[in-house]
Amino acid sequence: MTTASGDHGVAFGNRLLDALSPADRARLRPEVALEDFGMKQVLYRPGGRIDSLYFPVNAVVSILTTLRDDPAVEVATVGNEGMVGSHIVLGSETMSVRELCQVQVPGRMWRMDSGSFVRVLSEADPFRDVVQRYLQALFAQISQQVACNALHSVEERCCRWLLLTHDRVGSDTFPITHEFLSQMLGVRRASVSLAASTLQQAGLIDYGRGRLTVVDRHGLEEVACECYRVLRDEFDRLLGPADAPADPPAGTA
Amino acid sequence: MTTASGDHGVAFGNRLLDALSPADRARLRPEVALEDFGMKQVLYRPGGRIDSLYFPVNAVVSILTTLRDDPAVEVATVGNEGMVGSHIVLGSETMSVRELCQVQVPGRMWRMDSGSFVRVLSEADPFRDVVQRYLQALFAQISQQVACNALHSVEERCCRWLLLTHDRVGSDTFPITHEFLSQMLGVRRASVSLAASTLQQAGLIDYGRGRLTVVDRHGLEEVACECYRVLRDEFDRLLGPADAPADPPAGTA
DNA sequence: AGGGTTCCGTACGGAACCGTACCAACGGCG
DNA sequence: CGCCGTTGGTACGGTTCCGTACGGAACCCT
Repeated sequence: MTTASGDHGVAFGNRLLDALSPADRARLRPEVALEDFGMKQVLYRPGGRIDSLYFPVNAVVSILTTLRDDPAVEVATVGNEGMVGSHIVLGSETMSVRELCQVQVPGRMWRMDSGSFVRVLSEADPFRDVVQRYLQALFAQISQQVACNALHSVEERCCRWLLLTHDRVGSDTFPITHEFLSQMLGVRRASVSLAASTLQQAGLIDYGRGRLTVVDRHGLEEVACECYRVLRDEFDRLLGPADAPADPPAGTA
Repeated sequence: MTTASGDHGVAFGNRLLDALSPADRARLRPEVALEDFGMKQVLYRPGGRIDSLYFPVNAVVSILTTLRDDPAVEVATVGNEGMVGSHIVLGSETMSVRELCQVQVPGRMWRMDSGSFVRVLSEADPFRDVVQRYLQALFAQISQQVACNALHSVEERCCRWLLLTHDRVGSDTFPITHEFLSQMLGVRRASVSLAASTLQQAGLIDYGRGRLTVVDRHGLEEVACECYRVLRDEFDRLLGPADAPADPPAGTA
């Protein structure tokens, strides 16, 4: 479930970039550089400048909302299906005053200078199209998160989170602590420990000391709330199925 | 409540449109029509086409996420500070599969054909600028809602909702039932009744049979979570300060 | 006026989750 | 090898909120 090969060797391993034609990808290639990112690395601070954009390959990034008294809560996650730094698309050079972007699962991302990004965006319509479709998907993700946090249990939300992350890291095992996950979900660490323990006893996951392994993916989907599938379907609709980049869906004239 | 400053008779009473220069507003005028909208009127169905966009004057619109089993939950509200139908800006002609737009407080809105909107957007840079800034604000609103639903009490969220609505309707009294508000917040009707009862006994609001009056605005702000002020500040930052819509001391009841 | 509908107050048991706290196990490091 | 920070298991009382339910009061329509 890693890269979408079958493409002529120039695939980026990022669904957004790989949705472009080979020719467009070739044009984009000199503008980006593959880099490694460590856990909890902060990409943008609240209100900070957006100097670079990032297209994850196997890293996962959280968009967080910071609050006065509580730790920050996750608003959306970005992985190999999208990009980090979308505010640039809306013409802003800075983050919102309360928003933060942080690496949550370490890995590789393509880095692109924001100046280059703006230039390419204005020159290449296909690129603008796919970026705008991704913004719609991001919108949908955050919207779903609103309802999910209001209505669904901690255990359901844990499953949703694990599944979305699993889709994005390209590996069954990835580093994550209960403490960190509890902050993402806006709940107690103990609540996550309890849910995780239940999932482990059910044979769905395995974990210990900051490393988690997805054992029974299908089982996780059974326990997760509907939000996971809704989001996956919406991403597939807007960016094409995970494995086949090819044809952009209808919706642009 | 419309912009009273030296703008002659061409102000729209919508902060987004009124952020344009008088000349730009004059050019926009023939493209829009002022219409009345009733409570609970559906503007777009999930996955439905976006034929028109709406710029509220004193109406308030909810963007909702629909779920399988539960009633829809409010993702964001749109009033005289913005517009409804933002997906058009991202190049989509339809809503997301799970999203719905519904009038929540009846009133007037400027309607604009989506074809005209796209044309004007491509012609006039100032218009595109202000629309993109509004999209950032909408983004910030939904993000804040994620954290709010995860961390704050029903009473705090009620206050936040009432304050945001109060800012937008230009009147201290507006129609709203406990049942409706409970669905927006994703909680029981009884929970809203309890919170509302507390607020009434504290002398902050007054209500009955679907009509609510804000009595002590400052008191409401005290009880509300920080989310209200965060959102108001973000809107002011992106769209410019509001022209004192909701602060006239001792209005009519 | 009468009947139906909408809107709201309230109640009760139970579930979920919180705040806090303490402790054990593991692993990195000197 | 022993120390110590990190990670996770668990417990307990308290609170919030849920699901459900009943009834009364205000409004609407005929």
